Amino acid sequence: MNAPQKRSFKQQQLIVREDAIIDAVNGLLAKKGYDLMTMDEVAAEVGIAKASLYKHFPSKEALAAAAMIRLLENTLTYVRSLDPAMPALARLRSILQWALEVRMAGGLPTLPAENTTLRDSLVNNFKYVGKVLDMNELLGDLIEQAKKDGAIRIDLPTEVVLFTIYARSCDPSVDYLKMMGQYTDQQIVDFLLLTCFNGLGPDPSPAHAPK
Amino acid sequence: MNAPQKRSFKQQQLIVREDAIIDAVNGLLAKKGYDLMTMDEVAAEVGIAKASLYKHFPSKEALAAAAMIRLLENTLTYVRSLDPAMPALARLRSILQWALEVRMAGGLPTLPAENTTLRDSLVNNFKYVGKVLDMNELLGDLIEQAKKDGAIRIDLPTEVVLFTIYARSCDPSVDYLKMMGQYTDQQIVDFLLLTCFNGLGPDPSPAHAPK
DNA sequence: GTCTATACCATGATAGAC
DNA sequence: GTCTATCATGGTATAGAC
Repeated sequence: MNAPQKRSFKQQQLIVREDAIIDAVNGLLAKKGYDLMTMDEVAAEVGIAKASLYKHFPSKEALAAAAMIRLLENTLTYVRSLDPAMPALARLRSILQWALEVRMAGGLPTLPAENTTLRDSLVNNFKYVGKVLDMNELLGDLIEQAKKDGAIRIDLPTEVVLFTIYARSCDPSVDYLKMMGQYTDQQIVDFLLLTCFNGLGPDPSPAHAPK
Repeated sequence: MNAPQKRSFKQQQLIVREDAIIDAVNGLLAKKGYDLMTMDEVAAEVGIAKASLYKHFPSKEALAAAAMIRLLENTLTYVRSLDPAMPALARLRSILQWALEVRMAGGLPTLPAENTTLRDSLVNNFKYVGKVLDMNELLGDLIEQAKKDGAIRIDLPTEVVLFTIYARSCDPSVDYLKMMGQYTDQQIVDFLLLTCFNGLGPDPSPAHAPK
């Protein structure tokens, strides 16, 4: 049976397997971070031998890069799926909300801010860097549109707003609030959206007077 | 004691040496984080042999804990030094500003949000936990005072504000902005204070001064 | 491509001389 | 208390059988 179906089937098998590996990596990356994640754990989670991992991905760094790239692709897909008729600020809110919900569900590793090991390997990964640039452009356009709409402070440079939104998606206050166990995931997301876009200062437009 | 002067002098010598060690740890912790910091690096930075480190501190965890405790003590000292006549919100701003300036100068490790290894050892450290509780109480009182002053949103629980301020002190957007090299440290601090207390949204009252 | 077994190395921690 | 030299552990990566 040299039929093309079989070959395609095999490739599909491979993709499914590798997707399962990336799922495991994604969870471990979110739970422990890159340095504390070991290849033994990944192999155990997937249910295969450690050596088999290396048949799919040549190194731990490549494995983590694949997970980060898939995450970026998912995010790009979500960003592009948003209704262009929606105001820019509402779209930015939706994007951050989506990222936070994914993260609360255990699916989002904290971005490689200072994690030198992973960061250094990612900046040399053309595919990853390309996706990041795509994301920066999409969000940067949204931010500038929101500024024109008067929905975002004009005295903040676009890059500052962009990095702030990135930072909020992996804000540690979410972890602390979750550990307290006092609030639902949805409440925590709402708190973070509020502090991000409105700040800690008082609500300036009290339709009904607060006291 | 039999010879108080001599013993005291020796103890001073010891303290100076251990302070130098903690200086090195502080810098490395800020630069690389706990996991990537090695005892060899610490020893090299101080200029002593690795084995000598273990005469002063029994383990890597104890060493990091000592550095974190000293940092907390310095922060507590600063917080307590603030003029009680200053409005609560202004004091909170000053505290965050101080923390950010220390950090930009290379002296503040990112808080142990997800770094499980270090975190687990710190929560079992009575001295560290005690200082954290002291800090929580001091800042919590300030936050509640600021709420009464109408300077902080009343619909945000005090813990949310507290964790938000903690999170901002180690916000990764600072690192990203610093890497860009386009802004001075002071500008970056100002951006962060603005986004923290006023949010990304537009300045609501360009005409009249805020309270 | 999957397994078991292992090479190899980095690193935390210790031994023992001085 | 400082040093040099060493141990022990754990983790990435690979070899080789099937």
